[in-house]
Amino acid sequence: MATQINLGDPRVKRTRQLLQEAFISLMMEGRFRDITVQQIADRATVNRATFYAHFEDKFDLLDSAIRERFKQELAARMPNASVWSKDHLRLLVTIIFECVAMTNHECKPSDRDFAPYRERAIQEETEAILLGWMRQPNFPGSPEGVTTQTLAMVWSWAIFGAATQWSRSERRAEPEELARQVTLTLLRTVSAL
Amino acid sequence: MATQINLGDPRVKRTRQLLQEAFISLMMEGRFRDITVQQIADRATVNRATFYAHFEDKFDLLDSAIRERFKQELAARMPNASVWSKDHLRLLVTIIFECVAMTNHECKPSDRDFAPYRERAIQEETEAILLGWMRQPNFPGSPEGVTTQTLAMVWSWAIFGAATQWSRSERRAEPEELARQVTLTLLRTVSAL
DNA sequence: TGGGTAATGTCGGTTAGGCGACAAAAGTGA
DNA sequence: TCACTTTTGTCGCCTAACCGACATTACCCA
Repeated sequence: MATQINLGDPRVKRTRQLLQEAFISLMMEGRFRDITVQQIADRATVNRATFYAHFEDKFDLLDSAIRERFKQELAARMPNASVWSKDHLRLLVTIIFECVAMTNHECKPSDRDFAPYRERAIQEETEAILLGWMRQPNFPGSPEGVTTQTLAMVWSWAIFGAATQWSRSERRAEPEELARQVTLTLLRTVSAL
Repeated sequence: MATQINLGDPRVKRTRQLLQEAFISLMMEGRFRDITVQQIADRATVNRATFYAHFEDKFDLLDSAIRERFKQELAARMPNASVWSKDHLRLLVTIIFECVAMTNHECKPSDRDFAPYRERAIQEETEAILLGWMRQPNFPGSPEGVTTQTLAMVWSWAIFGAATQWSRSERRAEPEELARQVTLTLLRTVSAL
């Protein structure tokens, strides 16, 4: 990340996407800790130095790749994501469960202590989406003395945390069922319609 | 094709491949004559000017894309293509039939008179492969007074021409059957084992 | 037929990517 | 522990890709 880079430049978009795809592809085959920057660059048909022009290290790329994949999944399965509804909330929770589970695949043995919470990118994205929903007029009112920002933060962490914990458990239930329960729980924090 | 370009440069390889893939993808959807350079460049995430740095026009790209796809098909289905055998010849003929038929798909109404023989790229590749086979010791001898070069030329055109004509016919037989017959015919031009 | 529109090629100036080399850090094994 | 190897970041020079603009050519339909 030496010099500033113009994210609008088509070359930049393409390079970042190639790196993300290469990384995901490698994650399918092996463990995160075994993947080298050289491998990622090779598969992306990009020079290793170029990698460092876009990402701090492979952890940084992990963040970015997860966030991007989450966005894509969201765009594909929730076309009008900006509109609030209970069904949308449940679908959002389901998607998060699935995405977190996917990235935890073969990545469980806590890479270097801090890695486990790297998927926090998803939490940040979720918070932004929730904020958009909560600003809409038909959204139920927050509890007295609780700001929209706070509520979004609480919800996003609740969902993300549940997803993380669930993904680490051995025998896990279907994501849809757990998503339903989590959604019901969240809705109880706001005034009934 | 303004300045000469280094084919070894990874950026060049990638760009050319992106353009070829974009082109094939567009060919799946519509007719050749309706495809614009701008469309190809857009789908390849490449600038239109960059297109012209690599190819004369879309006909040039067509040549290159066909040649490349043919090579790939060959590499995938005939691992040791450099070794001569009757079975290899029959397989080669079959692949040519399929490739020519594929590129003629939705391209029949002879685009601008000369387009029909643009697939000649395949003929050129075929000739090179045949030459390699004919130089091997276990290849049957050419007829008296006929050079290897000539034989390779005759064979390659025979195969390619048959494939072209066959691909234009309405009700066509299975490629395997016709390939068998063409192969048998070709083999009669050389002295029996 | 003629005029508007779209596609085609081409040209300099700018920016990102490729490359080789380097030191530093991390991993490996005797 | 200490060499040896691999991987990691970083730097400067060069090349290819991007961009906007332009003249040219093809196309369409009034």
